[in-house]
Amino acid sequence: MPTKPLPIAPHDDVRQRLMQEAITLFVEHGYAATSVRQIVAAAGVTKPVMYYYFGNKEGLYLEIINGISQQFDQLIAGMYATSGSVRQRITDLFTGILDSVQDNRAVVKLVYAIYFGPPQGAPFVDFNRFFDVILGTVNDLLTEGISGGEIIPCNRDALCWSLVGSHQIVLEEQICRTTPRISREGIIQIVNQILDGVAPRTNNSTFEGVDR
Amino acid sequence: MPTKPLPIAPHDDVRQRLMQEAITLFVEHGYAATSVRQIVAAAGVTKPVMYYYFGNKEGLYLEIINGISQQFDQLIAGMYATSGSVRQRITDLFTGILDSVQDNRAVVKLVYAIYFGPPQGAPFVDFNRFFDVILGTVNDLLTEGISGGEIIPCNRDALCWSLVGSHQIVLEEQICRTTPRISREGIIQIVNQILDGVAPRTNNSTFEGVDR
DNA sequence: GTCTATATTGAGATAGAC
DNA sequence: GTCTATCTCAATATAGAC
Repeated sequence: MPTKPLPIAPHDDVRQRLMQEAITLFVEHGYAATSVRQIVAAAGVTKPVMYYYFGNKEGLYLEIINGISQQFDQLIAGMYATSGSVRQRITDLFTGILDSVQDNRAVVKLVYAIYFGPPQGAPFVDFNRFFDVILGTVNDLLTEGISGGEIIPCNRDALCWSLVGSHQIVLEEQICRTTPRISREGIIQIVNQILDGVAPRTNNSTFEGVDR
Repeated sequence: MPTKPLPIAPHDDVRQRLMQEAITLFVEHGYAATSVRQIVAAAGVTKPVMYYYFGNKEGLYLEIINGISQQFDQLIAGMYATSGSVRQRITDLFTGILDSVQDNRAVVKLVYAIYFGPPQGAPFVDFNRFFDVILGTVNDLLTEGISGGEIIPCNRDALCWSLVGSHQIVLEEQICRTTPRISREGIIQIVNQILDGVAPRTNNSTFEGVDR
């Protein structure tokens, strides 16, 4: 006996389509310069549909932000499983984030635009958290590396900022340039070169480990 | 015998006031979300005054961008005079830019918003040049440092990106946080620590020069 | 849920007096 | 050069039929 189609999530695709097109347009023209007219046209529906699902333009925007926030938390949550040397775990963290950034360029561009840009009339969103999580994680790993002898006693703060800064600039290359001048292999080499500089020295060796 | 007041630059202050208030508002709300109504109100004049001086909103925006571009060129031009070790010259370059950024926070915030953000209906402006000048300068200095023996043969690209990335993240702290967690002393320490890692080694020394 | 049609507001920009 | 008053258009948002 055939059952009726379940009434749950009746037209979830329309919601998704609206959000997807809105992301594209917000990235391209910004929140204020994107009209709901453009959004609904891109999604192939009419204005009242948008207002039906999201209440208003702000509601649509906030739903998008929520989704991004959850995506980020899931990404980071899936990274605490790594084990191995501190150097390896930092490299894994950085390349993991980089891979995710390359797979979600549009969303990441939106995040950067919101982080560095003005509110544009849109509700304020604090993305500092994203950055602070990375900063805190690297700081913890370095502390562990120093106490464990993998890294010599040095200026840990400077080390932390230089690593995170190098990582950030690689991410920024991915989203600001059509052909990034540095990416996955580059950040690995940077991490190695910086950490080689603060690695314990063997007695009579020439400098080893550069450009591994 | 009293002479008439000179007719040159009759009301240049009005122009300047409009541009200054526009910068503040563009930083605060973005180009699209700032109305000329708000701008002229902040400057204490009426709309036709703005249209008289700048033609339209875009014209005002472009004048601001032009001014910023010239400021940057002057800043960089005043930096090629430095001499000394490569390490010193990189430090001078970074701290010089940092000082200027701290003195012009509003303008720099605008630059970052334009660089990372969407056009918002404003004419496109390419600020990649700013960044590329810094990148090129550091790269040249490192090349000189390696050939001169101040820096050991190593991965120069990785070194360049790590230095510039570290510098960038310090700048970003200045404009994104009310109380930056790292600034002038921090970037000096970072440069020293990174360059210590690729400095020629004395024979039987313990590791020297960290955290100087 | 989705549409057509419309209400309402505020935007950029200008005419014309002084 | 600067004002008041006004034009024109596009934006957000909603009413009400289906």
